Amino acid sequence: MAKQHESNSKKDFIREIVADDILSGKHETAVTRFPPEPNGYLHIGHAKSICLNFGIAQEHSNSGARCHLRFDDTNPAKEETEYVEAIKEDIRWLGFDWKEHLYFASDYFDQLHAWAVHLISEGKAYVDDLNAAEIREYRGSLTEPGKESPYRERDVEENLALFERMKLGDFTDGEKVLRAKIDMAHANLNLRDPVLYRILHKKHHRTGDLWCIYPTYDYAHGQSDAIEGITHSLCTLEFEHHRPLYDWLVNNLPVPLRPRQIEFAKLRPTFFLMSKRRLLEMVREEYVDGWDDPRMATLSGLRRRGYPPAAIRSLCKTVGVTKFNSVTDVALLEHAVREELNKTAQRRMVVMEPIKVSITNWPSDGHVEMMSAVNNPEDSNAGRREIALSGEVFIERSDFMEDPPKKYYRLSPGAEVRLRYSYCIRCEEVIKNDEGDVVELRCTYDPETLGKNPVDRKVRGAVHWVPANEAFEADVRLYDRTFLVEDPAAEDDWRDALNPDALTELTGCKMEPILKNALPGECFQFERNGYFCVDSKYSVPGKPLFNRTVPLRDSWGKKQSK
RNA sequence: UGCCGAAUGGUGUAACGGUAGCACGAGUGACUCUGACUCACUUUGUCUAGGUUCGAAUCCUAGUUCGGCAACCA
Repeated sequence: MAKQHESNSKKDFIREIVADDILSGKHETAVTRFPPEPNGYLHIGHAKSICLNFGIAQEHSNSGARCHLRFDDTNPAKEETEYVEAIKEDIRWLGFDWKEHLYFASDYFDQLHAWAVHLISEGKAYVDDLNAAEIREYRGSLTEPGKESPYRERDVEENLALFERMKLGDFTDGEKVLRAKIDMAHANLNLRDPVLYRILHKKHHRTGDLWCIYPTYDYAHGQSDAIEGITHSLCTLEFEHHRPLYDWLVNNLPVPLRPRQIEFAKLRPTFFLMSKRRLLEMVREEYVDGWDDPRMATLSGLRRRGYPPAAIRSLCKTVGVTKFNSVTDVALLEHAVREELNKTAQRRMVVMEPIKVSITNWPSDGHVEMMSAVNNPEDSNAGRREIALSGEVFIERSDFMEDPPKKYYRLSPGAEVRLRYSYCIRCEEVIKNDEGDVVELRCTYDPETLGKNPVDRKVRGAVHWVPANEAFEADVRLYDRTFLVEDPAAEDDWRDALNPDALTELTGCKMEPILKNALPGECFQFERNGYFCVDSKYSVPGKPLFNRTVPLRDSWGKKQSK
């Protein structure tokens, strides 16, 4: 109920149209579809469309709404089964389910062909002998009308025979096309006799060699929608001027219903490159380690990086659905990621760049005390774990400064700091090597400070640590933004905008022993550092590799860098 | 020189003729065994010009700016 109310109070213009259509009785329910072409991997931009289409279906589930997954596989030159499976996995990961409604445009080739014959019979389509260059020339320009093809007035019988021969394979690629007969002078170029079918002697990933003519997107899409009973066909803004053609086809064909196409603005996060072509270049030229590299904007890349699906859904919700061509600040995405991970990720202590601390007044060499640490302060069900403290620990090199600035709450000579979940220690002595590098800190601990603050003084800082003798060592990959500029697509060459520090590899980081058993895909907060996820590609049992998803906010670091 | 669409703080998004609100960001402070989280406060906005109206972000007119469009891609 509360959820229902919430969705009522904040509806975007598309959801309003859908709700109105159901309320008015125009449609009994809503049927939407997500129609990817299986020619590449899904990226974060697709997530918006997925959340919209599947989201609407969920919100109207009480009236039987559904969302289809339809592969728009009308161009065998570009499509592969590999992509079909990857796309399915990504949608499921995002948290959506098409149930039994999995379809392919190629399922409709027979019907689409029959309707093309219908159009020819009605004198609304014709076979054209012009080649691609000639068609372009005849089309005219944005400001000048086109001119009609000399083949435009062929009679129905001839067109029918020719189209049949196209189908039979009598012609080579590009020799002939089927075109709708609309208006070569139309202001909208899409209505200047658009191509409906082209000859492509190519093996299709599903229909094999059965066909050598394939419908174009414009011809196939609306009709596929109609066949499936789609009520609202949602697509991005660049298809706006295709809508008149969409409507023309659906109005001139005996389709079971006329879906309504509605366009919305794409998701465009800053610092991301989303074009399939560019993504492909990044992979092919080995700037990254495959489609699922954590630096990629693909859903599989974000997954490997540790972005929770709930965070991506949350981003889509805050971004909303409008016709305004907006740019989304990555900060919105990162906030959504941190918000989700803060609630769900267990805390662990990991020292990236260690410095040894010896506790000089620790009872004796063999003495060990178990420290109890909260797994997740935001989740009371997450429990606790124990960490063994003995006389030697590692702390972060950056948590010690010999000559600290004001308001430095960490360790420095003579200063006191708390070992998180443990005792307070005071730095008594700094040991350096011959080069003058600090190699060890000799500290004393205050036995009265376990679980309570000292009464006579204030210890402000708490630092993470790892027991020196049983630290687990593992590698960590620090990911940063992949590009240095907000809009890499606007660069002459995206390669120039790559962030050279997008990946920093650390080896032998000191970790709590319990991290040895971390499972691929598991997310953690390394305290005072960031959120990390166990890599699902290169981790092996007992030897996890950690990817940094996003750092924690750092107001101290920000202040220091000013 | 054409057609289509869109304009609300730095960013995203509400307000459906009646108090311009929310989130992010930024800043300040409080709290803190994570300089995290949380909390409080602050900052900044209706593209322009006319018009209709008691009243306009909202309706009308004109302009400006931005985006998209000339694959046998989707």
